Amino acid sequence: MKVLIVDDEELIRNIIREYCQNEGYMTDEAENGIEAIEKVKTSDYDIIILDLMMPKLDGYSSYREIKSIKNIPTIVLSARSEEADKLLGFDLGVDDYMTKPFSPKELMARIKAVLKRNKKEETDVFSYKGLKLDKIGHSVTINDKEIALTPKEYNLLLYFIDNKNVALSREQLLKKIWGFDFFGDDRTVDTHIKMLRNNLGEYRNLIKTVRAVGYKFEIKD
Amino acid sequence: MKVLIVDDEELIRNIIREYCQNEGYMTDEAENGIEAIEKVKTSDYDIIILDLMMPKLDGYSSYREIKSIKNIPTIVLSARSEEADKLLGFDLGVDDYMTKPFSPKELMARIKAVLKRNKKEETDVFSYKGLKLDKIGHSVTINDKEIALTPKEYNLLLYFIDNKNVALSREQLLKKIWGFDFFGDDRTVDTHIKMLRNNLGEYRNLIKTVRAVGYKFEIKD
DNA sequence: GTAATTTATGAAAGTTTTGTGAAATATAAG
DNA sequence: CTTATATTTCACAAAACTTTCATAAATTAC
Repeated sequence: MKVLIVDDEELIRNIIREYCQNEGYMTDEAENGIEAIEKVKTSDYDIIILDLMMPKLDGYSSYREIKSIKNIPTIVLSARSEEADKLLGFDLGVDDYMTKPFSPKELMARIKAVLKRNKKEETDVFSYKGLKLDKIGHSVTINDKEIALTPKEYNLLLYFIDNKNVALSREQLLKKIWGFDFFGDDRTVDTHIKMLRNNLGEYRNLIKTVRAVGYKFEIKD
Repeated sequence: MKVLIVDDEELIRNIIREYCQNEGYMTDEAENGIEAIEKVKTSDYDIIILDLMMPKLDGYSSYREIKSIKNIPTIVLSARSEEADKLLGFDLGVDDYMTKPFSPKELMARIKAVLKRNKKEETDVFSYKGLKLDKIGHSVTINDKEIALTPKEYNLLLYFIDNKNVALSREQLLKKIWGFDFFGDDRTVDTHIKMLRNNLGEYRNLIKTVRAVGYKFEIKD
């Protein structure tokens, strides 16, 4: 779990960082909106704690910008308890809203709650850059365009995703995807790999060949 | 949208009711946990606003009981701002937590946010372009012209609509629409799909076949 | 550098799954 | 009881998918 803490006050950042690290989360920090946007572009976060009142670029503008880059759950902090802000915040799709001064313990509880809510989605849909696999809808999209996979190709990709970065032998793949009662040729796997690669287009090289062993779905986190 | 307001103070209930009705929500009220549980058993609600401090049966016990009956999104209200309560609340899976005195506007914003997260097509009339299904009137229209569906076809479509973008297996469909006691052929589903598609005319391709699995009602949001 | 081994690929043959029309059966309405 | 309507089964056609296989390309071993 990686948390991005965005606040211009160092004191606040320190407190949040402390509590987060206590919880076992990784943390990263930004002092203002511009910096936050940069960080989001280059790293992956599971949640963002975003202060509204910041120099350079205010919270809501930052929020909108970040949303357009990556859809990361966000909890907004605000010094002003103006209701208008809260309403606007929720309207924009903020996941939770707290006013300063806040209780760090409550913040942690809300972080956990937000992560819990979003966890289900994450397990139901695999996503890596423009490649998405929706387990519920049984569909795969590349840059939001659905690609047509045959059942075997889909199952193959699904198994790869559930076993990313693991070298899988042809026997293993046959046993798991074709079933223990398949008595055909090993090389059948090769053909399906070929077709899956073709369908994956720009992502074809996520499937690495492991010579003398089999194949591997490689994702560098 | 139907909201169940559970609080022992009439004044509070009145305020929340006012705001909810302003928002166009239906409301129902309970004075204590016991009453709330009864109401949940007999009616369907989209969200529950639950006070913690109540006579007869306290909020958390009520919450647990209600959860075990139906899984309804819940926002907890509390007079005490004890942190322990909040932590416990989120641990139990409460959707949001507010302390009294609260701002009614913020409560409404949080209600909306919770409902948005739990967005179920709980509307009485489904509508997508020229295709409409009226759950109350049990009718389906295409471009305002009613189409005649048989009961099975209607139930099939209704189930698809309530499970849009979900790949459904024939077994699942048989179990849910035909009932667990149907022992006929899988392929019966195919025939009904065929007839439903024919009746859907220009919307026939909303029903996608998911090879080796079953069917899917696909609506691109 | 050459031979041996392993993987990639294209095309054809074979298999499975789904679409469909029609008949048989069941259910509801008059 | 008769008729109309709805549901189920089934067989065959059509479409989609899988497997095999021969050959090319790549990699490793000697």
